[in-house]
Amino acid sequence: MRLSQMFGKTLRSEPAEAESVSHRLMLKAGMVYQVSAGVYSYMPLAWRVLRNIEQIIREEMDAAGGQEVRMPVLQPLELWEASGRSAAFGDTLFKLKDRRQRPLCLAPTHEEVITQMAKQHIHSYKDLPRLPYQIQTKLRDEARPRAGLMRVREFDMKDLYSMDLDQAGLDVSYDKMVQAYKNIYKRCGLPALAVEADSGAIGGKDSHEFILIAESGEDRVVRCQGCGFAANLERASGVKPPLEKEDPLPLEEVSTPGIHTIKGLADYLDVPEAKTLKAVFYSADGQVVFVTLRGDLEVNEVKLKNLLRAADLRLATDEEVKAAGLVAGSASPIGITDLKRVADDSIELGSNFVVGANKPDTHFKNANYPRDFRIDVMADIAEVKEGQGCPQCGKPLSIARGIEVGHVFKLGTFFSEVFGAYYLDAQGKQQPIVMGCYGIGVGRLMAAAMEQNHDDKGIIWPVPIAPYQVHICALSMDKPDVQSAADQLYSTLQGEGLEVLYDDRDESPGVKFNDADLLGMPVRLTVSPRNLKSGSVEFTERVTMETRMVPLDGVVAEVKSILANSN
RNA sequence: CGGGGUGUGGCGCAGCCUGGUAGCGCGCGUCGUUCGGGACGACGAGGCCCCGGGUUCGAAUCCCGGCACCCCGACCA
Repeated sequence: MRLSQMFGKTLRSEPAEAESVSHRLMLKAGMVYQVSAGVYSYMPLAWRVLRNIEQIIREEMDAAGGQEVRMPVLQPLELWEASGRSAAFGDTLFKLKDRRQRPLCLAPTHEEVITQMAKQHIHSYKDLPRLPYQIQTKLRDEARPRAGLMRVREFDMKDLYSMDLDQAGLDVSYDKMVQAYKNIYKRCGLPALAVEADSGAIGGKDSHEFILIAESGEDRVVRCQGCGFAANLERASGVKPPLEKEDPLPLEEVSTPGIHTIKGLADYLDVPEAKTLKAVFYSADGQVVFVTLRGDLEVNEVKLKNLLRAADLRLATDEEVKAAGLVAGSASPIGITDLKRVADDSIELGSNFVVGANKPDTHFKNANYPRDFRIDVMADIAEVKEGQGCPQCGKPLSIARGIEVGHVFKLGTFFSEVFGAYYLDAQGKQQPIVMGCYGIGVGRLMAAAMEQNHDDKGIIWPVPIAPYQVHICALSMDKPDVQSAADQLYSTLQGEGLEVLYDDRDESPGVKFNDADLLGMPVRLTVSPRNLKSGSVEFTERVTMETRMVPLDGVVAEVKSILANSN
């Protein structure tokens, strides 16, 4: 591609719009055009990268036994009502009506349809396993699109759906996919980490996310340096620091005027925060729930939501709290009987706690469970804190932000049972197909690759996904010898099957170098009067920015060897 | 959905408070000089000032109402 002919150009000034690195680089490089919040057009450079990533994914899926299919974006809403996911997705599902007023939706993913396809085409144990997959556009009306391509409303995604005889078969498919994903990330230059993930309301037993550790990430990951344990904060557990067990003392009422926070309470009574119990009120599907846990810990809402099997969980409003007869700031489980009471197991890791007295400006000292109060459900519902012990080896845990670049689930038989996708086993008995699903966002992968591979000058494309492998910088294009040498080099490299971006513009060297740095092709070849005097071109690797002179007749071999080694 | 912010040539911004013919830098076009890290000069093109209403002799500017986009949070298979 001659740069002088390319649709799209780079910007000199920093786009004000963009915050995250990948978003800024994409805009500055002229790779994307934003049509609306979370909706983008891809210019040629971005599209080439996306196609490269797609191809890598396709190759790995095929190698793992996948078979590519295509499914509709436009789907009848009733399909989603049948699975219950119209409600589960809520406003995230784009809904519309056709001319006959029939309700339709734009598919955010495709389990419903693929399961129906399975019902139609899989009848016997001999028809299993099957691993159909799709790479296509999905639509989600995200509450808040953000960070360029990181979270968008229209995006290309690969989803593979595994269909197996039984749990053991699912385990095999799952492991295959995990391996395929690792291959994909490696080829895209992404050191992604497999972490245990929350499987959501419908998910089955196992679920893993692949996370790229990055400051700009939306997710938080808990990691153990000792044994390698890693999990999404949403589902991670840590060893909560125990307190010394004391003999229970008698409950004692104390006046705490104007004290409404755990910190204030701990300071006022001169006890550690861990020696208090806090109360938090939630509304779970409209019901107020009383939640208590040790004062030094916070509620993990995902764990709580899963525990309560709630579709909708949020903090209760002041009105709801008041209506339930609770005294915010001085609440405790003592004497609460008409609400569902949930406690974190940390309330057993200690004794003689300070708790609210359920009347204003008053607390109790020396509260002990179960002597002084009852609860309905006790479980681990606390958020892991940095430094807590690893649940597997006890070493301290650390927390980092990360970008979710893939998610795999063992779905089980939820969808096959909803849609009646059964097969007959060897005994002639009807069995539900056991399913899994495995998603990876193509655009997010590109953005993640940029977050991971850049410097202050621009993008550093990993070789396998780079839009072009070679960037020819021709300085002084008006000099006939430069032009003919560069033209020649361009066609020679192309003749060798290499993808080449040729900066043939009449621009100053500074402009060309800066654009080359920004656009980030792995290999740069600088053709200039100076270099040509010695019959050479200057060879620069974008990753290291190391340069060396290479004779014209040795360029092809040099380029090929560098690209081969970087793969 | 809560909180904050911004809408003025392609990009980055000033002007608004205190109403009076819309400005700067970059980019873009032509010509000339330049040519190894975002060159220089001359001339030039390009703007429904987000939209609608109101106030006023007169609105980018003041008032009211919308909309869009960005950021934080909520949300997120």
